[in-house]
Amino acid sequence: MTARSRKAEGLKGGAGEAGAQLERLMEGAADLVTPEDLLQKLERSLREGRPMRAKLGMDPSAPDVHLGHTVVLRKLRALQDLGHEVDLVVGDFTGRIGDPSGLSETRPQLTEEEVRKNAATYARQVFKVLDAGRTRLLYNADWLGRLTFAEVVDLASRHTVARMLERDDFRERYQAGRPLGVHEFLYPLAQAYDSVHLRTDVELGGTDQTFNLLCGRDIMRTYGLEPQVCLMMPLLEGTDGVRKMSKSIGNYIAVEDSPDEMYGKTMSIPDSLLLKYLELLTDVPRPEIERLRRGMEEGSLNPRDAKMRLARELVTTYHGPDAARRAEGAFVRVFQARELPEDIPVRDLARPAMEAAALLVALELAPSRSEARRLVQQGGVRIDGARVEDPAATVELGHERLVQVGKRRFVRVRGAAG
RNA sequence: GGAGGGGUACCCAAGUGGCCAAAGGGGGCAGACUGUAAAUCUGUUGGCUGACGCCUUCGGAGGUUCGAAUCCUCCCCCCUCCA
Repeated sequence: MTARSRKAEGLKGGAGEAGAQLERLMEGAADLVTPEDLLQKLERSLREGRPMRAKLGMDPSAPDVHLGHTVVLRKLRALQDLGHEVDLVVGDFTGRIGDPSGLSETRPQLTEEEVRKNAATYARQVFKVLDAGRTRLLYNADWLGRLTFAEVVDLASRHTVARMLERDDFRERYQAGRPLGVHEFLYPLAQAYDSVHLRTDVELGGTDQTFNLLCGRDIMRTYGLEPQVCLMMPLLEGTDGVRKMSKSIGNYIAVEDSPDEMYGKTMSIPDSLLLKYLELLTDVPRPEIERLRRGMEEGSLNPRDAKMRLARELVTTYHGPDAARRAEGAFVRVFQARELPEDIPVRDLARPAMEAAALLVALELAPSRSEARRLVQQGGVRIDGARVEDPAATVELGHERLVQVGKRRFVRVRGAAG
């Protein structure tokens, strides 16, 4: 336990309602700068009956909200449940600069129309978690776009290059000799200016945003404002169990994934991630998570069953209990009992017969004939349950055939008669 | 402006005239096993071909050579040091 969090333990204890709120907000958080400041803001909020303003920035370029995002969103929801309000800032302006965090690449510049469209898509997904009645949806181009060059220079003068290079990502790239654009320095400053403009009380983000959030704190001070509190949430590893969940890597579970997909992807996370997912993504109470942990340690609980519980919770949250039950049934049927799923897509082909390899390509079960041939040679292809041995075998399509690739891709195909 | 280093397949990275469709790792896919699409192990991973083989690919465009990812010329991009 760090000195800071030890001190926070003390703060939580004796401060009544504000202390209780502080405790609730720190649950699961990776870091909080600083607990003292937050407690003070909470006390004042309660005293004056005025909600705090919490801020979250959103990148407008990738409109799929995934479970990694919901770690922070759920914390914002907790703030709302405690009576506070949320400013959701669509980074339509900062998005054009390009966030250098992590695996950065130059982001495509979006048109006004695309930004609004993406934001609407975002809103639809985000409000599965957030309380729309306590949320403002804002676009930072509305104020950043109006700054004059002189004002931008003034903003930039409030921070030094040395301090910019304190940021791990910048320093590492600089030292490793990888490109580092001057404009990238403006990203944290722009995000900080959002906080100045909105008089933000608390800014949330993943731990990868630590530098940006703290930068906001510093910059607010230089404008003579009360500095924001920074609440960092842990990053959630994706389904590969190693890298942070991200759309571009493809290791993500989206809140709009179908129930079957969401359930299946959840079952594919490594066992080692199970408890973290339960903690950060569900409302399963702490003591129960603790019980599950002990059960698995003692061997009395199969991790698979705990994971099924997690999958059920997640699907229930985003699709409801009926969908969760159906998804679980489908999963058990296909992967545990090795039976067929209920809904198998049907494709019609205007051919009476086809070579196996060509058939797989026609059904989009393989991207090329070479790949199709490999699949067959590796024993990954079944037709009507029987393994196909020869890629060149002829498949009669006079009656409906069931084509299976691997364990989980099924297509029923109907050809032309005769 | 000067000097030097670098751009290789989905990603990282080796390769400096033929044995290179290109080592190794990651990721993906498939198989075995299982407790799940976990873990582990095995195979596979440019396209066309039954196969021999052929075609396209190593920042871009030309050139040398029987033969080029490898050599030469020009161009584009990145980095370092100096100014």
